[in-house]
Amino acid sequence: MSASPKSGYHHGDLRTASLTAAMRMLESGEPFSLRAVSREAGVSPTALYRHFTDRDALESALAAEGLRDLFATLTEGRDLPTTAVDLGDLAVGYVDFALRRPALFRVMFTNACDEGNAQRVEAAGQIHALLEAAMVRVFPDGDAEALASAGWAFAHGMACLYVDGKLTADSPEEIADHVRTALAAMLAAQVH
Amino acid sequence: MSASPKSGYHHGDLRTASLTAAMRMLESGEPFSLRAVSREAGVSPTALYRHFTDRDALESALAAEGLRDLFATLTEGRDLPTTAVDLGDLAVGYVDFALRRPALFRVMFTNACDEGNAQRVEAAGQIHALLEAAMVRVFPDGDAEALASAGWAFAHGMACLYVDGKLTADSPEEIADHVRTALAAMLAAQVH
DNA sequence: CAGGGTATGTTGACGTCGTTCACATGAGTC
DNA sequence: GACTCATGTGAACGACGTCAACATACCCTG
Repeated sequence: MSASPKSGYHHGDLRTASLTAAMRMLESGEPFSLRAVSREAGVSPTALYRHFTDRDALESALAAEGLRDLFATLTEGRDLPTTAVDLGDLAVGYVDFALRRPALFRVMFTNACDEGNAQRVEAAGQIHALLEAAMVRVFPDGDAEALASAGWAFAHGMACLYVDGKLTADSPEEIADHVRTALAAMLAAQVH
Repeated sequence: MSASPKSGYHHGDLRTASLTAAMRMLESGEPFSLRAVSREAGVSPTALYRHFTDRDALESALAAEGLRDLFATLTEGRDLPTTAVDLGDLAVGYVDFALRRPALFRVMFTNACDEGNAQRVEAAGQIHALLEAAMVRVFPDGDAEALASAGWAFAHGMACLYVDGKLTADSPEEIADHVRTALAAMLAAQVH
């Protein structure tokens, strides 16, 4: 369990080394593969199977870490939203995260949710819970669950459409503006 | 240019045969690969390169077809929305499409938009335009572009979250209900 | 109707990938 | 000091995307 590669044979902490390497590759846009991760960890390809049953298991672990990161990004240095403007900031934070780490974002959301990874399911649940708590504060009279889902869908949809190039803009500021404007327009829409 | 495989050598219309085969595999949940498509078309793997420069090019063509299909699903047998309830139907239609053809939906949206495929870009643009026209009718006083983006983001986010298992429900009806409820809650939310 | 050019399809090969199986190593325990 | 079990290695398999060289047959021109 020591963390140093003394012998050259046993790595020391291959599991976290794999995750670190994989995360780095995901964030630097390099193509991601089990073998590439093993190469970067200085280890044979099959060594990873001692720590992850599958490629999917590795991805699941990365996804869980990413979801926790996203949650942290949305909460750190920020109080729970109390106004619609705060909600806009939250959505912008969400979209920003996706655009800053698109490959990770895809891993977090794009493959069918593996129920086997409890940490991952819980991390996703925390995000929904955060949204719900926010909505309760901003709209105390509304249906909290419905509002939380709607808010998540809005932010997530914006993130996906921008990450996948279905919506485009020239600068991050323009994107942030667009997100805020769109949310405000929807909240202000008057049904007649 | 004949469409029948007379000789056994030249296929006749391999391009559309490939697309048909690929679409079928995508919809029946089979793993999708160039080689599998060529097998199903009864042709050698490299034959496809006469009609698509790339695996990506094949996917782009499928995506374009899927986007046109989605557009058709959202317009056929349905007038342009005039009420918030109609908007709910539109969103439900969008999410339904994604859940009925998840693999196709992923191909349509999940890979970076290939600018090389003009048809694809245009098909995506049509969907945005449809949303915008709908929003103008339902909310004549609102910012049409912002509302269109917000609506698209909402529907797309819901679709992604359900397709990827981040939101779950027991039945399609429950999902439709949830989509409608969430949209209504957001539109009804009163900023104070 | 002959012949040649071109669109279309085939064969074989390369490098990469995920994964399995048999084996090697070495850290910690009696 | 020997045993054991977690951890790492190596060679191999089949599938994949793609390329280069070659084969076929449709179509147009003369």
